Amino acid sequence: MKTVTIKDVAARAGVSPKTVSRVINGEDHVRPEIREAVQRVVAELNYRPNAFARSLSSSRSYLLGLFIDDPVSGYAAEVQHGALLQCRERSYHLVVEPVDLGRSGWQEQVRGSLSSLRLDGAIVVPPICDDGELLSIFDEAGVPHVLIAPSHPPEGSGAVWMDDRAAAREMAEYLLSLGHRRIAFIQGPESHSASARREEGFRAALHHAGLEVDDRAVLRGDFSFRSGLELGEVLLDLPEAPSAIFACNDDMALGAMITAMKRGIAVPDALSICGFDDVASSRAAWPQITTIRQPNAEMAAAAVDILVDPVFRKDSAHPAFRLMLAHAMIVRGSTGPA
Amino acid sequence: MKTVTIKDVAARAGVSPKTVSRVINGEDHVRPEIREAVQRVVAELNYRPNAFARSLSSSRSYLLGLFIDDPVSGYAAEVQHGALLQCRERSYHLVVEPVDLGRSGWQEQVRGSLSSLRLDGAIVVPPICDDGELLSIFDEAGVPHVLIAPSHPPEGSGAVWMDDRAAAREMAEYLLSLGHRRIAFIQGPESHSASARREEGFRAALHHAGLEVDDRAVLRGDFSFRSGLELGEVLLDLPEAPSAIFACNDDMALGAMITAMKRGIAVPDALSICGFDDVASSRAAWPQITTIRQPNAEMAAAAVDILVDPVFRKDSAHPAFRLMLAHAMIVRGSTGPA
DNA sequence: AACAATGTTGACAACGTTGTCAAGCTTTGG
DNA sequence: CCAAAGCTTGACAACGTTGTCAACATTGTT
Repeated sequence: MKTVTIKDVAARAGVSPKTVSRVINGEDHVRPEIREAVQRVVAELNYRPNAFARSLSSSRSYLLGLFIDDPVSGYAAEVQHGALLQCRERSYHLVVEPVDLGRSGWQEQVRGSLSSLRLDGAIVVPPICDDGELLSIFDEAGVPHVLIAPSHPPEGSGAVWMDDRAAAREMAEYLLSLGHRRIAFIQGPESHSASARREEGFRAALHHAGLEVDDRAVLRGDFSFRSGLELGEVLLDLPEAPSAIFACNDDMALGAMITAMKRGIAVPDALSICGFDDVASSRAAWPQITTIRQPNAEMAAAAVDILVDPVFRKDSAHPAFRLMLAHAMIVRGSTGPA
Repeated sequence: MKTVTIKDVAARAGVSPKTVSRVINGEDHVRPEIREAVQRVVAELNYRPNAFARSLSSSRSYLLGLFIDDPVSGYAAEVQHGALLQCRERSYHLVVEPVDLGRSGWQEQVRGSLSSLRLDGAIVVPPICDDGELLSIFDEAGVPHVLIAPSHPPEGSGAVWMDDRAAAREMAEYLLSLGHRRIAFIQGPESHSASARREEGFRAALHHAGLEVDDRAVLRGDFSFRSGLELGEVLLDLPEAPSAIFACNDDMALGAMITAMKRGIAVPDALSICGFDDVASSRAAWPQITTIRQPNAEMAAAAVDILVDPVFRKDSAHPAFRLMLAHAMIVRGSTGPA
């Protein structure tokens, strides 16, 4: 089965290959009737442009890279899915590149993919989007890149994020509106800049309501289920036990909830629990966890849109390429009146 | 920063581009001293072959496709990771292609990626690896493909799988060795061929031990956490409640365990629970779930190896390209003596 | 009606690599 | 020592597309 090339289409349509090229790429300067004729032939022959020839000639690869430190996480899966669908929409393809900053030689790996695949752009997720060395490799290679939820997007990088502070504040205000006054908080790891912003939002809400934050009820976790279990114990042993626990992510919220259940403390009747992230297991648990949904897939899709935008390639510092997306609070069974 | 091409290397090393090409591709017929000289220049100039030019010329893409129905699942993540690392090892790249059999037009999607990207091979995961129409598209396009855990691998497809039957039997025998005699079983959905094999293994073990399987204690779930919750209720309401529950996957095992906990039934003291898959949350739960680890990443890596093997491209029906990998039983806290 | 501006088209040469093939070397065997 | 066989090397032409540019056709302006 010989493959159909642009020449076959051109011959059959009675035009030059260049004209066919113009039609395929939606360029101007083609008479409507010719355009239609060509499109008809394309459909008839079931022609598909060879991506490699196209890339070689145009020096655009139609390939975007997704740089990710832990490709097995649920977070990675969501981001990847969002990016994938949007790439498909834009006739791009996505190549996933794991980057292990802990392993020597990762720099060469990254440079290799950039120069051999000639990526048209890169999407970089936390926490590696905050690594200066990685970003400078992109700069050197002249590869446009968009960071997802970075702590401080440098000049020249696009960025997409959500307002962690506002989201956390919203959640805290919701707990307050339910009548909770003793609210414990489980922090995320210090390296994770978003979790600091979440704590800010939490504190702002309490402060605005005229409440003091009891620092014995603010504990640092590491995002793991296990740390939620353990810190839950500590919180429930407090002299004045909290009536609500706000954890910086769902895994820790889940852990705290299991601890409560082990002790026979009913959720949400005797204790409200809420998390952050809306991971799959927060829906699988019982009761389901009240949480904040991060628009992970949407952020990835937005990143793709920015990268394929021709304007971005000229002027990557333009403020239009700093985009904040809306989160959503999802009230489920794990929270109730105090 | 002009990009370095093969000509630059050739000029600097005082040889022809073709010779450089030979060195890069590890071909024969190059004198050792010249080979070394070229390699030195490659390193000096930091030269990387342009993947597109290479593909265009050689009509090999150095690209493998991973065809997957639900790219957001934890399963997908594991498979993808395994494939990714192995691709990197073999200097291939991986393109992930979601296939939604429920959506019309998916055929065109698939044909599109095949003919436009000229994939060198495809890895197909369950359940879509059992779809005849999909496989025939690969055949038409002449794209070699390897199926992961198919129900019946057709001629001409490579296949990698594990022995679900033996694994389930092993698990059942372990429960028997703990003294359990009333063992309930939660089946997976009928469409999932592996879960039927698991049930076979379960029944074989009981039969071999001279025990009857009580069919009231064999219930069909749908792999969801929710169905584990519900079927757990049913099983624990049985006149003679089981002392162990063997679920066809971890999510359902988790559900059953939560049900038991809600009723104040201690796991594993009063009830043993085990699952299948070793998903992340089976480790996160408390107690952790005894389960069977599927070598998902390893199967994917093996699939990559098969696809890049030049022999496979000639004779895809060769029995060497049917590969069974070993599973592992992982005993954790959710099982104990009857 | 003449001329300029604008729109449409195709010839041709890239893009960077590898396949083919033939030429010039070596080695081997008698 | 010579012929045959094998090894090493490079010239050249693909691979399938798009960028450039010049030619030609049409439209608009005066």
